[in-house]
Amino acid sequence: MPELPEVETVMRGLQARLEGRVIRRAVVRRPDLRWPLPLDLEARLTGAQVLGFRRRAKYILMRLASLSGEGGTSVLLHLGMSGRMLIRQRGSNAAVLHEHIELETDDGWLVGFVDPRRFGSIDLVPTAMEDAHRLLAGLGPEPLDDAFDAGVLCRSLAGRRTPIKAALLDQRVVAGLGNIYVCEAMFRSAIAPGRLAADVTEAQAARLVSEIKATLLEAIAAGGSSLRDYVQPDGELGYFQHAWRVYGREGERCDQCPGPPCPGVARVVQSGRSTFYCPRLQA
DNA sequence: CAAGAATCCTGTCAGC
DNA sequence: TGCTGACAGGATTCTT
Repeated sequence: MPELPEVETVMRGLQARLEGRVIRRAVVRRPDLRWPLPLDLEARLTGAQVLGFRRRAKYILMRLASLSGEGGTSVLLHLGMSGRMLIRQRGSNAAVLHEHIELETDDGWLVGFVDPRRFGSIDLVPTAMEDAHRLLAGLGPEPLDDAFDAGVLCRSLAGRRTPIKAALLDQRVVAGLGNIYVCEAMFRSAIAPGRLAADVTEAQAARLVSEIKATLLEAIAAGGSSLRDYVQPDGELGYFQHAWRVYGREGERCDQCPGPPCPGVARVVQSGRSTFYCPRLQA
């Protein structure tokens, strides 16, 4: 579920429910996520006012007001592979499996972090030093920023002997793409996933940049369209999965092949991850 | 140094 | 109906 568009959607949902609120209560049920939770997490959350949110790559940052006169603290959240936020009104108290953290707001809402595989993580960082956190410090450009353009991508790919697919998954090259959106953007750019990063031309890089941005924006729009449903316990986010053109479509015909019927979407494994692509269209 | 494999953990689904 | 193995939206750490 959680690549950049999903994280953006989750962040907006949290923003709508939490911004300006005070956390009345915080409960940690399991501290052993991807990394051990800060020992003082409950104490730091309890009584804190939520000032606002920001997303960086696939991380959500929740800024808390200072309690002490010192600088404020930010909560750094990553959803991992299976993490989601569950938002419901107080009173619907049925226990939720794998809900490792639960917050209660001063206006009676419960916000839970649910993550069966526990690849997610939560840490605290001084707000003034958010980007210096070890998990954020090495990240590449935000794909939706104007600063992410063909020149930047080209320079980043230069000399790399790894397939373009793997390079785009590398968060130091561009931050926030995951397996689905890399597959989709490469299909829309008609670039073969096995092509070496160093061999991607300036024109192809320009196409990639433009298709990455378009794909992400469309996905965010689709997630946003179902934002009100985001509180549902099934946790389903958005409708973009219905717009996947190659991901998860092995054997189906792609919608771009001209002339004779498409030979069918292929699946190969690259550095341990499935890649879906059209072998005729993508060169 | 760079590239690929192994790893963390649980759930689901296909096949027998 | 179990059981088994493959696989899953991530990213660090370990090997080559």
